Amino acid sequence: MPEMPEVETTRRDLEGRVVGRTIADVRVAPGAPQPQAPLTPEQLREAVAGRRIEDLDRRGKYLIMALSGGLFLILHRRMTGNLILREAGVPPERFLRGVLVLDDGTELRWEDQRKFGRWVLTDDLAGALRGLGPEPLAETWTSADLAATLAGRTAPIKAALLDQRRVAGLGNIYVDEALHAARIHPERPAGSLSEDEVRRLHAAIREVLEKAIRLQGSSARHHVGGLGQRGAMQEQWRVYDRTGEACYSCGTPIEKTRVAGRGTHLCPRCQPYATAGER
DNA sequence: CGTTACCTGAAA
DNA sequence: TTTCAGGTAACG
Repeated sequence: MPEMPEVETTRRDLEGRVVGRTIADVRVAPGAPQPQAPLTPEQLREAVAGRRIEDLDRRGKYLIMALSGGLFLILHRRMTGNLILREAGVPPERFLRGVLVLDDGTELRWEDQRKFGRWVLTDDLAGALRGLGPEPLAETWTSADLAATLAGRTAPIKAALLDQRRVAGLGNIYVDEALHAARIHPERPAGSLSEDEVRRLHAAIREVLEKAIRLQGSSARHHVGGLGQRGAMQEQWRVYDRTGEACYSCGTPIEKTRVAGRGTHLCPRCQPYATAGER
C-alpha cells in the first residue's frame, strides 16, 4: 500500500496537528491483534502515556514519532495501514486496530485491514533504521549515487529499486512508473544501464515521487492521508494497473508480467529489453 | 537471488 | 473458487 509519497502525505497532514500534544492514553480495539510487534498493548500504554509528541518525521516508508524522554515510536504501514486523526465520537473505522488518544481529546487512529503494519518503540532511532538507503528526494542524492548502488548488480533493475537498502521509499507502483518514464525495461540487469539511462532513471524517480506527493499519494484501494482523505495520483498512473490499455506515449497496449515476485506493468515499445544496437 | 509466509477482503 | 493486492522478513 503506502510507498514514500503516501507516508509523506500522512506526515504533512498530521505534523501541525499532533506535534506538541501529549499522548493521554493508548487503546487497542477489542479482539484485534496488537499493532506493535514486540510490546503488549499494556506495555505500550505504560511506555508512551504522558509523553509529549516532539516531532513527526519520515525516513523511507517509516513514520517516526519523536516522544519526550528520548523515545521514538516508529510506524510502518506495510500494505493496508493508515494513521488518521479523528475527533472523539467519530464512528470507528471498519478495520480500526488501535488508538492513541491525545490530550485535546482527538484520536490518532490506526486502521489496518491485513494487519501487516508494525509499530516499534525504541530509544535507538539510528539502530532501528540501520541499513536504509538514501532519501531519493534529498538534494544530496545524485545520479552518480544511483549508478554506484546499481554497479555490478545482475538482479533486474526493478528488484534493485524495490530494495530499500539501495534507495529508500520506492514501492511497486512508483518503480513501474519511474521505469516507464525513463523508458527502461524492468528486467534489465541493474548494472547494465548506460550512464544516460541511469540519469533518466534518477530524474524519473524524483519526478514521479514529487508528483505523487503533490497529489497526496495513490489511493489504489486503501491509502488515505492523515485526515482520512484519498489521494489523486492513481488518476495519473501511466502504466500501473493499466494492463491492456493504450500507452499514452505510443498507443501500444500496456503489458503485465511478473518481476521480482511483483505484478509489473510496462509498455513493450517504449521500454524494449534490448538497447539500441544490441541483438 | 527468487519464492513463501504473513492476513484479510475484493474481484475475476 | 481462485487470484490478486501499495511490503518485507524468512527461507532455500
